[in-house]
Parts: sequence; structure tokens; C-alpha cells
Amino acid sequence: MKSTAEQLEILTRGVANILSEKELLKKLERGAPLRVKLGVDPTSPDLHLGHSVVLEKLRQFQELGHQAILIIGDFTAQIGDPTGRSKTRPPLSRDDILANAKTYQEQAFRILEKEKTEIVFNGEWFNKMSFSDVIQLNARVTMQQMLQREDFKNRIANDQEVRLHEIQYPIVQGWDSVEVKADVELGGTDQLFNILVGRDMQKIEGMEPQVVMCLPILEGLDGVQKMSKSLNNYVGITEPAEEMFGKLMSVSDELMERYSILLVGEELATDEHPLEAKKSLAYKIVARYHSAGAAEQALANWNNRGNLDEVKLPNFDPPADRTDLCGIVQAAFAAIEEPKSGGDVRRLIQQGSIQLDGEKLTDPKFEPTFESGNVLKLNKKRSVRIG
RNA sequence: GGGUAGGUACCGAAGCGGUCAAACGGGGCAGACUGUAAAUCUGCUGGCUAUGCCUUCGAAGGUUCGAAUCCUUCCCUGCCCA
Repeated sequence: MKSTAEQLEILTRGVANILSEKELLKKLERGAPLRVKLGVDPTSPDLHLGHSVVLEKLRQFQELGHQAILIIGDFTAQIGDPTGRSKTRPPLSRDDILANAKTYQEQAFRILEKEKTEIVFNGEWFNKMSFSDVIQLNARVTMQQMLQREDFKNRIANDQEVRLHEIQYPIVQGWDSVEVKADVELGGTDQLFNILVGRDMQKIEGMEPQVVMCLPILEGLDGVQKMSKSLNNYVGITEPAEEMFGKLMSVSDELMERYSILLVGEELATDEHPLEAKKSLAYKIVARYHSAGAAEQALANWNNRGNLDEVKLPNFDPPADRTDLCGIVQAAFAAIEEPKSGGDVRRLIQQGSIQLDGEKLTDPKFEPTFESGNVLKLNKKRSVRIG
């Protein structure tokens, strides 16, 4: 086992916010494995690079011999974390939550070591609570404390609704820390408030409060808002290597510096051309979630983009019932599982997105003839090869 | 419970009897330019094999030749008062 000083150095690396380092040191010095909590709400079935930042940190704890505790918030997901929300979250059905929880775990274990992870569902204790237990729980905090939250304050200031169940969320999350006897809780910086409530709850229960460790929030591909599935600015960790590579290549320069630090743990090389630097960043990330071979392939494919003969493209057989361009393109989009409405397709055609072997086709009514091997470009990212 | 302001397309927000598939902004998409980046400029942005047809302005009814706009009932939300 590494010395506490070494551990401290590794564990605090890349962390945005720690409360407090002194407490962490004290806990480490006892020599016993720490219980490190990470709570996730299975509100969306797929993990993306944004989640990976904090999962990577949890793995570091594991590697140092500490106990990772992954709390699947099957119960909390029903409440919906109001963090960062300007609106109440739509409720999820029980079935969705359970299905999400399953894929969540599968994906989380691409990063975490499964055998060394304690998995608990917080429904385990919350579903057993009686209403009077709930009231007791609520008695532990004040309205004013809960209303300190930025999100709630903003909503109130903007005359938007805040529903009472949302106010309970931090309380419920905090109670998890008591149940699992957490020594440390990990989360994004946006979780600071929720995690602090956990400390309070533990103190009230006479426990030593958990150390709060917040990791930076990863911006999504747009470079502005946090990465999230609902904003469709994410890179899923199970996405095919090529897809992942392509998405990473679309980020802005500022963002790639940030990705480099948060996802690869390295400063971006400054002596390289930005395009090359971005390629090597994308390569590293793809290699991490797939393999070096897959990353190599994705890079080669990317470099070959101009040379369409070299690239593997999905095959497409023009439909028999439609000979006009509009119908053909629509069928092509359907074939690559990105169905588009006729209006969208028409727009793409008229605006010059559709190309047949490099030649723009802009008349929706045109009836093209194809030869096997022709490449039909649909939009920036997708092309198909005529079968 | 009383008063009052509202519920419009992905989001915000105009419209308040016909010219409304609905201004404007954001977002998204496409084109130009680039490093297939960003920024910028331009265009598009309900559905439909489409000079027209169909569905949409909280819900259901009604008035009218004609309703997002008027009336009735209902549902939902904010604010003030209790």
C-alpha cells in the first residue's frame, strides 16, 4: 500500500473541490480502507464521458485499496435530482429505472473493478420507511437550509414552481451517506450542496462526517452546457470507436484542452497543430474505452475521409418503390437508423447536403441512377455506399 | 377559500376573429469560409410522393361563412391575500 502522502497526492489530483483535505488525511492515516460513496441515479440508460470523470476517481480509490460503494439511486431517481434544473424533472417509471440501473452497472464496470465494488440500491432502506420516518427525516433540516440552493433560489426568483418533493432530494441523498457509513463522497461540483447535506445527516447521527470531493463538470460537445444525454451533447462510453472519434473531433479548441485534462489527465501538447493535437486526444480517449487497435482504426478511418473508396460505409440499396431523390434519401436515412421527415430530407436536398460521388444533387424530384459502389453523402457525418 | 396573471411549436416569447403552420430570439440542421474546429455570414426549421391536403396554439364543448383569437365548463401553474 502506498504511503498516505502519496495517496493524498493521487486522490486530490484533478479534484475541483475538497472538504477538507485535512479530514481526508486524517482518515487515510488510520490505515483502514475508506468507504467511498458515489451515488448515481439511473435516469438515463447510458453513461457518457461526463460520468466517467467521477468514476475514474472512484477507481483510483479502488486501486489504492479503498472500498468503492456505488449507490444505485433507484429510489432517488423517482424524485429526480433538481440540481441544475430550471424545471421539475419528469418522473420515470419503475421499469425504466430498473432497466437503466442494469445497463448503468454494466457500463460503470468498464471503469470500476466489479469484484471490488459494493453495489447498493437506496430503495433498500427508503422503501421500508414509514411516513413518520419520513417526517422525522425532514425534521432534521430546515426549509431555509434547503432554500439556500442556487437552483431553488433562481426558480423562486423567476416565479417558477419548486415542488416539495424536490426539496427532499438532498435530504434523501444525504441519508444514503448515513446508511452506507461513507467516509468520502464523490460527485460533480454541482453536487456540493447535496453532499454537504450528507455531512449534516451524519453529524446528527453521531457519525464522523464524510469528506466531500467534487470533480469538475465536463462540458458537452457544444462546449457550453454540461455533458448530458438530454442536451444531446454527449459521447457515450459504449459508442462505437469511430463514432466516438468523430464526435471528439468536433469539439472546439478550448474544449479539447479541458477534455485532455479531465479525461486523459494530461495537459494538451502545445507544440502540435491543433488538428493533430485533437486527433491524438481523440485517439487516447477511444483507446481507453475500446482498445489501441480500435483507436488506430478510427484514426485511420478519419484520415481517410477524403478518400471515400478506402472507408467502410454502410451499404444501402435504393428502394424499389421510390425513384425520386427525396424518397431515396429518406430511405437511406431510415437505413442508417436516423429517420428523418420528408420535410427535413427535402431541406437537406435543397440546401446542398446531398452528394452523389461528390456531386451535389439539389432537386428533390430528380431521379438519379446509381451504380454499385457509388457513394451517397447524406450530411456532414453520414454517407452510404450503394449496394 | 378570495383576488389576480397566465397555459402558444424543441425552449423562451409575440399574436387576441380572416392575409396564422403562427412574428421575434435561442437551440437544431444545412451551405459558404476553415483545421470536416471555433467565430462569422446565408438559408431552412409541424406532417404528407405537396402549386394542394392533413394535424397543431392546456382539454372538451359552443358561437361564426371562418377561431390560437369570442363564449361555456373543466384541468394546470405563478403571484398577492387568508
